[in-house]
Amino acid sequence: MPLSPTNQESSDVRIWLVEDNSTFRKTVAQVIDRIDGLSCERMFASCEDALTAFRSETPPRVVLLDVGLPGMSGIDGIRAIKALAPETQALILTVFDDEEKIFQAICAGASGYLLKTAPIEEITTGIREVINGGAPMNGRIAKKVLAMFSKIAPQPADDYGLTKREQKVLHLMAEGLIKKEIADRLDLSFHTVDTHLRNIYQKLHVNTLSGAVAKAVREGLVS
Amino acid sequence: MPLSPTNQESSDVRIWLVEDNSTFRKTVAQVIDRIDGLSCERMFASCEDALTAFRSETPPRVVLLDVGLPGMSGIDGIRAIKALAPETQALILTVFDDEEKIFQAICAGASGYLLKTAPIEEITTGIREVINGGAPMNGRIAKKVLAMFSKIAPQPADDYGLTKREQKVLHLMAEGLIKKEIADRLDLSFHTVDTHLRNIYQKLHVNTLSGAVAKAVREGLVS
DNA sequence: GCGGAAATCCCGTGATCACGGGATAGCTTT
DNA sequence: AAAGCTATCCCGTGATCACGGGATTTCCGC
Repeated sequence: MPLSPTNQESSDVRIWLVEDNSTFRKTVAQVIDRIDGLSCERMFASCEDALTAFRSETPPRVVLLDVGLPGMSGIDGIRAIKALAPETQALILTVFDDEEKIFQAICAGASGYLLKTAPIEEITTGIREVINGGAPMNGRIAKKVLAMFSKIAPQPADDYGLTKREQKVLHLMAEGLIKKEIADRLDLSFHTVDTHLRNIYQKLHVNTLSGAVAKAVREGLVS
Repeated sequence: MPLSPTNQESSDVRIWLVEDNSTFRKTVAQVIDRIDGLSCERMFASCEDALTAFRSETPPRVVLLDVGLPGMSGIDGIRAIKALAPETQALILTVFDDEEKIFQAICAGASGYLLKTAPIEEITTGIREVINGGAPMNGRIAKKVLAMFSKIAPQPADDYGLTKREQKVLHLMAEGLIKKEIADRLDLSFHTVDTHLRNIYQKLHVNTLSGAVAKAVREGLVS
C-alpha cells in the first residue's frame, strides 16, 4: 500500500479529551494545543459522546479521561474505548487518588494516572511520556501502585516439602481428575496414587481431597 | 527526649549506594553529592557489606541498589534491608528491565526502579521523588508494571448463576468440610447438601468435588 | 555401602460420594 | 392461576475415597 502524504494535513499527535467541567476542559485543551507537536483535536463532556466519535472517526493517539463523569464513568469509558481502539492510549485525569479507583482504572487498561491537583505541566509531560511508550503516574499514585502490587503478590509459597510426584498428583487432582484417572495418566497403579495422596494430606494437614485442592490452589502449589 | 543538634552535622538527606562496578559507583556518588541537600554518605560493593552497616549504624533515608551483584542479589538485599530498616526507601538501579526482575524487586519492597541506561539526572530526580513519598520509575518500567498489574488482576468473575445457598455450600467445601459437616453447619439434611452439590456440578460443568473446589478457588467464587 | 527418603505396589474395610430416581413448600414471574 | 425457580428433604446403589496395615525398588547422601 502506498503512503498517502495528502492525508497528512498535520503531523501533530492527535489528542482527545473527555471532561465534564467546561472550564477545566478548555484550560487543558489550551495547554495541550500550546505544546509543539500536540493537538487537542476533540473534546467531549461525556464518555457516551466520545464513544460515538470513536465509532465513526479515526481514533486519536491519546485520550484524556476524567473519572467522575455524569453517566458512564471514566473507568468504564476506558474499557469501552480500549475495545473500540486498542491502540489509543488512555490517560486518567482526575482528583480521585484512592486505591480502588486506581486499581480499577489500571485493570480497565489505563496507560497512566494523572492528578488534577498536580501542576498543569505534569499533564503535558505525561502526554509526551505516554507517546514515548511510558506510563506517567503521579508520584503518590505510583507509590500506591507498588504497594498494591506487593500486597497482592504471591506469598513465599511454602511448598510443604511436597515431592515432585506428590506435586504432580496434586496438580491433576486440582484439574478434577479422580484417582484412577491420575493413575492412568501417570502410568501408575491406583494404589500408588492413593499413597501419594495420603502423604499429601499429612504434609498439608488436611484430611479431605477438597481441602487439599483448595489449599493447593489458594497457595499456588499448582499452576 | 530532647533534640540533639550536636548530632546534626548536616541536614543533608543521607544516601547509601550498593554497586559493584567501582567506576559507576563513584560517578553516581559524585552526581548525588553535587546535588544540594543530598549526601552519598556510604558506598558498598556488595549487599553483605551494606547489611553489616545497616546492623550497626543509623540507616539512611534512601539506599540505591544494583541488582546484578556478586553474592547476595539486590532483590534479596532489599528484603534484608527492609527487615532491618523498614523506613529506608530502596531504589533499584540496574540495567535489567525484564518483567521477572521488576516483579521480584517490587514484591521485595522496592520504592522505585531506575535504569542505568537512562540519563543520569533521572537518578537524582528519582531520589528527590522517593524522598517526597513518590515511586520513581523509568517510563518503560512503569508501563510494564501496569501491564503486569492488569494481567494478574481478578477476572470479571463469572458466578455461573450459583444461588446463595449453592455458594455457601461451595465455600464450605473449599474449607475442606465433608457433606455431613456442611449439613450440620448449615442446619440442613445431608440430602439437601447433596442436591445443592449436584446443581453446582451442573452449573460449573464438573463432575467431581475436587474439580468444583479448584474452579471455585481459582475463579474467586469463594473467599 | 548403608540408612533413609522417595516412589512404587498391594489388600481390605467402612465411610463418603455421585447420581439415578422422586417429593414438597415457598416465592417470583408471567 | 399456572409456570418456573429455589430450597428443602428422602431412598438406594454402585463407585470412589480414606486409611489401617504391609511390601519392594531405586536413588541420594553420608
